[in-house]
Amino acid sequence: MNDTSRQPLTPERVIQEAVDLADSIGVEALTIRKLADSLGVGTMTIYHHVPGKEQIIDGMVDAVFSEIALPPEDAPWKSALRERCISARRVLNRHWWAAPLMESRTSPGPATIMHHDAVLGCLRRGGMSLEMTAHAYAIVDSYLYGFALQEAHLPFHGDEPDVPLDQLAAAILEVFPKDAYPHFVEFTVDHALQPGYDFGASFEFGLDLILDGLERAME
Amino acid sequence: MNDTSRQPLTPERVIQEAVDLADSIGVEALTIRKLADSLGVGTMTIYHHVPGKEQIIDGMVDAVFSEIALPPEDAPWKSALRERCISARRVLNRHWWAAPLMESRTSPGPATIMHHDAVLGCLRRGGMSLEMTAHAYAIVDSYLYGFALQEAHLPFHGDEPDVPLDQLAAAILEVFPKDAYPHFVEFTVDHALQPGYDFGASFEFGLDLILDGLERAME
DNA sequence: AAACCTACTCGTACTAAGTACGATTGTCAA
DNA sequence: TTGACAATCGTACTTAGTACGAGTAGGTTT
Repeated sequence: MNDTSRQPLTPERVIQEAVDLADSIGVEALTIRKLADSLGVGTMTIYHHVPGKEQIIDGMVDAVFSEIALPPEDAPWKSALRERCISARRVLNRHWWAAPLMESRTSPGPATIMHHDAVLGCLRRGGMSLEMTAHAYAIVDSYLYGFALQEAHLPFHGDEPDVPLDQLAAAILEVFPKDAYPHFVEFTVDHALQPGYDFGASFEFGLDLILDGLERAME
Repeated sequence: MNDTSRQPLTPERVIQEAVDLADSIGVEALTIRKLADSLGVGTMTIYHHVPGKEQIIDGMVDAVFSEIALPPEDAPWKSALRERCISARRVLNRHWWAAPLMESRTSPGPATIMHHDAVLGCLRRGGMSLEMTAHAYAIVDSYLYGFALQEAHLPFHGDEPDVPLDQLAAAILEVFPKDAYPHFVEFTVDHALQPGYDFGASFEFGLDLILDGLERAME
């Protein structure tokens, strides 16, 4: 299963393999047995390196945080924050299972705290009051996680749709009659299922809208 | 457990009880056995009215959607959408377990589609192009679900903190040294743990910021 | 009235998953 | 050589979803 099976297991290798496995099958489907198989060890071996599944999840979330670029300290707050948000979206797309977990863990790891510290520092250095910082952070991260949450459940992930678009459109018209849900059908058939539609295109549009709004609110 | 035990079970009563139960213990902890107990019936009786747990969850999500006020058709898009968002937040606070599920179900129920149709109609009637509608809906709902997601995991839910604030502050200072995470500690101790701090206050601030930004983008 | 049907109920049991427990093994220091 | 300890894993217990089939009560047909 894993070519590094010979060197001894470590908590880090367990977490890393768990992240990789979740990337392909999701956290829901992640079981200790599958994880042990992937690592080429017996099921219970896992428990010698981590206390339990909850702690594995904690570690996975912290690993995801560690992949997100921190806002560069030497840039103005707006462009620095923008950069970290774009990085965060990329990371959350790669680890599509992570978005609902990022804010829900009660025992944050070091990378998580480091990340929050860096973002807060970025805003404070930018001249925001504590109150404004609270607003900005809450708003930006709500947007970020909410967007990632929606992207994680899009019907198609890569470039190619799983099902031909016109076929999907026909199926929708069948289940949801046009006269009962006119706007839903219009939007879906005439826009969202047209070739070239890209949900993700809204991300930077919305991000800039929010950052501009925050800047304006500071004056 | 339930005073309506005598009348026959229906899919609706199963779903409703599931929602109520999730409100108190969360979806994670919701099991078919507990649900059956709450309804005062044997475990397997549930399966005569719904096909399985997944369909119960589908029904629960649709029930939550049905509680959200639709944007009033006679109001301008901005205030109509604002009203719908504020209603949605209230509903998602009540059903704090729902936020991660709202966008993730693959078989939406009638209330869900109806809801989407109404919101899309609101934006279209407000004069937005299909493309702008897509942006607006993606951005507003990202914000909404992201905010609800964060609120769902706040350390204290009601008016009273579970633990005295100064005690919490002391604990944080102990675990996260001020010199390692200066901004995090400053923010937490000097602002978030001060009496009167209200995370939810950011919601309408951010909502208006986004709605204003969308309005500006339409010109 | 007797026979039957059918909707509803639920006891039993199978499977999958987290994990406690204890046995086994390999390595290294005294 | 001999403990001692760390790492491994087989076995088994618990909890959860749910398949299966056996009641049971009320109404319907002959």
